[in-house]
Amino acid sequence: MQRDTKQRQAIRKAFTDADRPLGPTEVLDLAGEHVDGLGQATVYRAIKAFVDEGWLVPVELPGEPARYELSDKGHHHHFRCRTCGSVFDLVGCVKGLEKLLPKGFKLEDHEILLYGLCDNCA
Amino acid sequence: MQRDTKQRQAIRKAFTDADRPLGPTEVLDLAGEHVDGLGQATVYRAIKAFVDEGWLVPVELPGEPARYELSDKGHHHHFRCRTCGSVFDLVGCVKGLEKLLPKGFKLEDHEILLYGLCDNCA
DNA sequence: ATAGATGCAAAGGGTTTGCACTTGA
DNA sequence: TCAAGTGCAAACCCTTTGCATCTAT
Repeated sequence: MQRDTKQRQAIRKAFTDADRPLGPTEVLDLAGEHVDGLGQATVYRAIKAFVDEGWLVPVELPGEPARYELSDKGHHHHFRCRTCGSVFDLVGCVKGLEKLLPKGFKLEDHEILLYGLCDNCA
Repeated sequence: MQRDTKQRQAIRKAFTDADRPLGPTEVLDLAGEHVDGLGQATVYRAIKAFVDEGWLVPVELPGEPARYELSDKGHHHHFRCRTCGSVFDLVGCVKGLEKLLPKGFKLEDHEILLYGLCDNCA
């Protein structure tokens, strides 16, 4: 049974307000504005709980801490701007990934990451 | 000016002998068999030097430590077996990634990761 | 009342760095 | 010779955990 604490309310709000994946530190900053003395352990535990219950999904970019976003976005991939570092959601996917598989391999999932310049930075 | 120490010789050998991406710990184990008292700092510094000089490229899988492989393999992607955890090189690529881009975005690079079962584990 | 949640601080895992010592060019 | 490279340990960053306290139910 989950409890509805003011800490988790603030953490949930950070994610619903954001339109992009958030990392634990960003969540601590955002939610910390509304909850005095919010601890990082609380943020980590809340995120873990939200992922476990399926409300959040991890967005793991190579070489940096995991970020998280709402799971109701459906299948999509991400774009990371090399100038400003922001991560954007992409719509759509590509076909033909199976043709990359060696013989005997079974494909279960995939991840596509695009890098470049975003609208603003281009 | 780079020096040809026995430590770096052993570390280079670990990469040339391996036909897969290696992480720092694996390198420490492999090269450590030939160099007594090899320190992890040495491995990290050597890898960093090899990447800087372009001999190695990082292979960063979400959620785990970076691995490294020879840069002369050309453009390719990777497959990670969910059972045994091994990482395999894939040949080929896919087209049509540009169509995922929002308007105004500029595509510079991309990464594709496939997950599933390898030949042995399937 | 009481089990879940919190905050703090300590502990972990992986990576980097400071520093004195070693060694290749 | 003498700067690059090494080994050790301490420092760092991010994340997890132990534990006493707090609080929603």
